[in-house]
Amino acid sequence: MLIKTGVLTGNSPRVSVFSRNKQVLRLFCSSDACYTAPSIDTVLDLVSKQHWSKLKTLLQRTSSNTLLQKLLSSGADPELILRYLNWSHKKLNLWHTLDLTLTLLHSLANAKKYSKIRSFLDNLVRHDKSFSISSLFHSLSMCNGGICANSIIVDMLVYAFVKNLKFDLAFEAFKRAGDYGFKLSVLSCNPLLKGLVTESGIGKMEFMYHEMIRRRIEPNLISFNIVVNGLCKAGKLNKASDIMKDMEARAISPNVRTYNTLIDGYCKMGRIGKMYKADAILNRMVANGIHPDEITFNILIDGFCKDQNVSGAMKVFGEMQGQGLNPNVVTYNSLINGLCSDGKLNEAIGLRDSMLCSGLKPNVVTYNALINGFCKKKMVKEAIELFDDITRQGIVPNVITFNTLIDAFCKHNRMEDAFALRNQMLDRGVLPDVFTYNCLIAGRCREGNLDAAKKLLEEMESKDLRADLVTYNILMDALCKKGESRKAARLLDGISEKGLNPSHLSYNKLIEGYCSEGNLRAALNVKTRMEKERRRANIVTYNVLIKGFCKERKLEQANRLLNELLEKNLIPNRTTYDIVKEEMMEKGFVPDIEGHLYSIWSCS
DNA sequence: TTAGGGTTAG
Repeated sequence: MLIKTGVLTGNSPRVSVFSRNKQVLRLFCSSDACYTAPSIDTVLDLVSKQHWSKLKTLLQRTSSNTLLQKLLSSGADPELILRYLNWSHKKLNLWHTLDLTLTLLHSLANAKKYSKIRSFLDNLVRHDKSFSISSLFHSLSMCNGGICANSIIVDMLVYAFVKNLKFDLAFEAFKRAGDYGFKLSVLSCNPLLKGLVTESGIGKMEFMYHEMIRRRIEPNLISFNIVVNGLCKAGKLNKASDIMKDMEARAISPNVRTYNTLIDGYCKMGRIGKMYKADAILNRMVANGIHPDEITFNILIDGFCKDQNVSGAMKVFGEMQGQGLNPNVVTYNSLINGLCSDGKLNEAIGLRDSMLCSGLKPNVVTYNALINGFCKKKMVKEAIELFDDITRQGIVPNVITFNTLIDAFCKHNRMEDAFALRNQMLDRGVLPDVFTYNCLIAGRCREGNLDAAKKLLEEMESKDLRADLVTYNILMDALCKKGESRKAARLLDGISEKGLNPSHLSYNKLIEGYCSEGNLRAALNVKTRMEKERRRANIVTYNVLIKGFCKERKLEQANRLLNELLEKNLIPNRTTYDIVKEEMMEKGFVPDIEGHLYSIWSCS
């Protein structure tokens, strides 16, 4: 077919394919002047009867492009021609030019044989490794197929890219389609929007949404729900609310999924009072006549649990049942995880038993939460027993099960056991991921064995696993603790070079490192740098710096930093209070923070 | 024919 030769790509193979075909033709003409090409009717008859071996013998001396050209101009059933094309590619490894292939696709579009185009393009995309969208679109626009047929083909091509997880190509095709005036539909745009949410930054999804509106590709309810979900997952809740206004303007009413998505967004926002906001959306939903479903309740229950309010979650659990809605495995898993995080392991196990009583089967997520609960309570022996128990029951441990236990071993200085478990997961066909390596790297760092940690970093990268922000923060922390803050600073530079955004934690660790080395100037420079890189110093940054200055007996400067954080409306926390008390006041220094003393003391 | 919920690391 076209792809393997590069005909579609417009690269150098284009020349080789054409010259090859010409050579083949010349050879036939000179060696056998008496050769008569088979009639189109004969070819079509053999194709329809699927007499492939006869056809193969008959076509031995025929140019595939010439034959396809004749078939197309004969007005034969395009489905039959497609059958020939698929066979010639698969069995004879014969290639055809881009223009001829597109002509066939046009015929199929005009005959409304859409499923045939879909599967052809799917096959094309699946096997292609060097696809040039611009050459394809150019040829398509030059063909006489009509804008409608072209749009259908391009729409299906975008869908084929998405289906084969080639999101970059799908996105490029979407953008180019606009340049050529091919009009896409929600059938391809919605899957691509969703792909962009999960695959890359939210920026591309936002661009695509606005571009859809500009190009008058009318988003439907599903498009809006995908966009709301993407924005919520990216923490852009205000923008998600704006989308609700866009829906209103287009007379599209949000449904239970829209509201659930938004409620979930607020639940996961991680701010004080988030559950009040989530509750406000719930009230708006009910006022608009949309009834909460099982998923709404699950979202709220999980929200309360993550807010460390398991009793609130239990109330919602009761209300859910009161409304005649049945809790499912997800409901119980959220509650069990909430109880485990709260250290209430017996209650969590009790809930697992209630699950069984009500006919629900706990799954690997349930047990991962329980195993994690044991690990966090330093009950590693019990965690392992549970692991063995569920394995015997036939529950297949996943990468999270292994990571949880590996982390527990690492934190208990049992590195041998951690690596043995890593080998066990490999034996069971569970591949270690970045989490696994981060746990192991952190374990090696805790031992003070930075060389072994770096070896693990190399090993993970050799397995195509990219180190993430957590990996770098672990390594920076280890270097700082070893008194090698300058090396940690170089690692911080490396984070940005790898296209990752250093977090507050990254900067704060380095500031802490410099402070513990007494290099206060370097620590302040890091603070200036983080502010330049639009990462506002937070309360931890100030606590670390104030403590650093206090340790070096530079109390006036520490006092200035204290005033600075208050001027920036940052709220002092318990640590701030302890530093002020122990490092300043108990040493006879009264901080000059008039007017703000109350907020400092109120933290106690 | 495409949209929403639960488990792990710094």
